[in-house]
Amino acid sequence: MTKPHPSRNRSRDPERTRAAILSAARAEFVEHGFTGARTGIIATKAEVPQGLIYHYFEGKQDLFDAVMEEVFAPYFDGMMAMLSGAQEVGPDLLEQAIRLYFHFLKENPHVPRLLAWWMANQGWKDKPLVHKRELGAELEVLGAQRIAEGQAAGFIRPELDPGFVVKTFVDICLMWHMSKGSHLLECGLVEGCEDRDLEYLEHAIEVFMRGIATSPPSS
Amino acid sequence: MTKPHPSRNRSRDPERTRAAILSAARAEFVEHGFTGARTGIIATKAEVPQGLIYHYFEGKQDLFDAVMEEVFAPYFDGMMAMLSGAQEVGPDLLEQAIRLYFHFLKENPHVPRLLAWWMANQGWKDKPLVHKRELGAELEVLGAQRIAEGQAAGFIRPELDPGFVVKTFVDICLMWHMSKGSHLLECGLVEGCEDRDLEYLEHAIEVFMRGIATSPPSS
Amino acid sequence: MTKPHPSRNRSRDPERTRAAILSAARAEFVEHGFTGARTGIIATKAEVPQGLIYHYFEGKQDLFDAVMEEVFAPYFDGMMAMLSGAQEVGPDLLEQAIRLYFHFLKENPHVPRLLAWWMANQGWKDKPLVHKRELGAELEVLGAQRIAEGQAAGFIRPELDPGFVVKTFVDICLMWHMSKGSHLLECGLVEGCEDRDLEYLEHAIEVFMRGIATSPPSS
Amino acid sequence: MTKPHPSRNRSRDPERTRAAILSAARAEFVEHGFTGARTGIIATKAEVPQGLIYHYFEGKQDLFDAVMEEVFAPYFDGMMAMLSGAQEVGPDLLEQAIRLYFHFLKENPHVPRLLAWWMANQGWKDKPLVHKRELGAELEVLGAQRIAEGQAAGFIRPELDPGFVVKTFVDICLMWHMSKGSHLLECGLVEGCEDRDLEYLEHAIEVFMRGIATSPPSS
DNA sequence: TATGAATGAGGGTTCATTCAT
DNA sequence: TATGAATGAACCCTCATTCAT
Repeated sequence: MTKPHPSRNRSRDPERTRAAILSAARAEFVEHGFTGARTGIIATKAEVPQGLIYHYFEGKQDLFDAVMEEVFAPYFDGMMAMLSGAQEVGPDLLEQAIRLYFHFLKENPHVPRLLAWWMANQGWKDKPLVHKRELGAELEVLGAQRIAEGQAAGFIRPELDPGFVVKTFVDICLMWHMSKGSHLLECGLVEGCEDRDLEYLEHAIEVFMRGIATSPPSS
Repeated sequence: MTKPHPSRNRSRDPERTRAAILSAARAEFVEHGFTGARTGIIATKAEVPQGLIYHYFEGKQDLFDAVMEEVFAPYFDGMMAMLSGAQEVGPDLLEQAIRLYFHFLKENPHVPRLLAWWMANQGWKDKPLVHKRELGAELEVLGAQRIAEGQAAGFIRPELDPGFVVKTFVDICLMWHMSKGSHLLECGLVEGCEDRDLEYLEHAIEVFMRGIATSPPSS
Repeated sequence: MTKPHPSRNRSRDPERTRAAILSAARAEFVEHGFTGARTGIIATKAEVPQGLIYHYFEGKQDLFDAVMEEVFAPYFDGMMAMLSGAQEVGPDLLEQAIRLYFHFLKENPHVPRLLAWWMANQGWKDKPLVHKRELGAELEVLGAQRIAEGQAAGFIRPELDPGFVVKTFVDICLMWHMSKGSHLLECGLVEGCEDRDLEYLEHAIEVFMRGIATSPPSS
Repeated sequence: MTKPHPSRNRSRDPERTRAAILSAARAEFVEHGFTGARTGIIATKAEVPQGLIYHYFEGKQDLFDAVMEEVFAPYFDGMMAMLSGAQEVGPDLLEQAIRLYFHFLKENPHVPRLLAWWMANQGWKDKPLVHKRELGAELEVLGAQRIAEGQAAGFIRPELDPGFVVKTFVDICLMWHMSKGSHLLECGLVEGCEDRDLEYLEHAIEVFMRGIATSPPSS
């Protein structure tokens, strides 16, 4: 009566399988957030049976955490490298940082998307964005430090709160990418040409750098 | 069939009931977003039987739309009034607009919360934020107009794209309130004192106004 | 706080109201059967508030019974009148009865429709079709009697069971109208011309009368 | 989330499970029709959790379709085989067909029951009775053809519409079994002895064959 | 490791019916 | 009588998760 094993495993490559699940999960979480994501759909997208997810991850939450980890590790690492790697602190460093950040978001669209979900869902309140490391805080400290150095060097007006400066520039870049596609304010969607991104970047740098500089650039 | 039941508190005040449901729904949507919100919990919070929700609203989606309408109507109305009401265009108008907007968000915390969910959920893509009116677009046009007037009057550097200027200032205010409570960047949470809000507002105005001004204020 | 009676009754004509409900109910039961019918829709169709139904009827079941009564009373009455009214029993009486029955069904399409629902739903098993009277049985007895008279008079073959004869002719007529519109066997739907009904009637009479006659009509 | 539960009898026999669901569904649909059937009761009868139904079927409708398919496939197949299989066309072929059909309905009581529901529910109007095949139409064509052959051979009166002849004989058999148990006309229920079925069959054949024959049998 | 059947707690929604006004 | 808000038990279906194979 008992049927002999009718099916065999296809890929038999744990590494690949895990990656497939993770990738499918990322897409699903990006699109629907944690609550809206369906493990069944993730399995389908990853072309694995539903149950297999639970061999690689402890559950939906764990899978989500893994996705966040995978997505934000390079984000934080890159930021750290960038901020800590520059030798000479000048106006250029900050400008470069902004550009780098902006382009990173542009090229990794899941980052702003997942951040948007993260921010919306205040349920996580006390959970750090990335599980293992407390890079968020570190990053900010480092960024603020660099700003402070800029202030000491006379490029940046000393009365500004370094933390605020960092937040302002991060927020402007982030918001541009997070609000893409939502009809919140239509700005930038009008023409539909991709260069709007870069145009906005230039605008933001213009305004922002001038806003924090000690003296207006002769430009 | 389905012999009904002994009743308890037939309150008999439709106006009140509807408001209770709407209010409970707002809280639930704010906390969990559309997908995560549970009609059962809304009913419990509103102290009505679950079925009654469907007497007042066509379904979860309709309820959500009603909440959005209710929340954003004053938002758009206030913005419009403010922007269109000012006679003389000077640097003060813009500054006042920023302050007004910032305080509105501060005093109506569901607005940034719901906006955060809205932005995260790109599924709505082609749905205007508020059902009946297309105020979002109107607002931006009006704001941009005012900026252009400022440029014509010589207060604002003419090479800036008015739409971008509006977006920058909106985003800075919005992001501050949206990111409250999420451990994204810890900025502003450190002390926990409420004045951080106002401090940041002053900072933002400082930087932003200087960034867009034609000549640096003598400060 | 308590609102003064904001609405007045419109029609204030109990007779009319009852009739409206009954009529709407009939349409709804015809279309969806007892289980599928919705009291809410009946109320809407009748343009009365939901609750009003319960002033006129005890509930859905009672309403259904009332509809059945109203629909089948003329059915049974007419049959009785026809069968009992004829004086002379000849082949014509039976043929006329068939014609009458067939046309009655044709002109009162809810009858076959409700009968179809009734037959499908064996849950009623022990409930007579019409509440108050036991006309079904009476009718058959009377019909069978007339057949027996016909047998005695030599028009109808004596070896036939009179009850069967009645049933056969009733069933043929009934089935024609009950199966209208269902793609069971497409017969009769082909041309779509209404005369198919009458053509079939002639066919049925032809076959049936010949089938029960003692000697084939010279035709 | 939703930590699952201790399990009991994981039976692990998909074939069997599917069959159990289908069988329970058939019983439920027979008894209450599509609208009146409850998936919960089906699950209970089949001794499976309610959710499992949706592993095998897409929904109630799909389940219903599967039941119809399963029930009517043999019906149509048998009819086709019978009608197409006979070599010599004589009066016997038709008589045999009637007997076969009648006995099929007698031994497969769900067929008339489901047909009754189907006929009652005109909502399906444009849906063929059985999903995949259009056998209904084919069947009638074939049946009509056979009748026409009988007319050509001189057994059946040529002025009769073959389609009508088929319908008449199908309807008589069907109606007998469909009306069983409903107190429409009490005929045949009086004695309660099972032979009434066969008695009626003989009656029907007698009347019907005589009614369509070219010349009355010498009997 | 892989597979997909099995599990049962809700999820949103409907509905007949009651009742205050 | 008339009105429509109120009630709560189902109903169909979904879903994260477990487990036999």
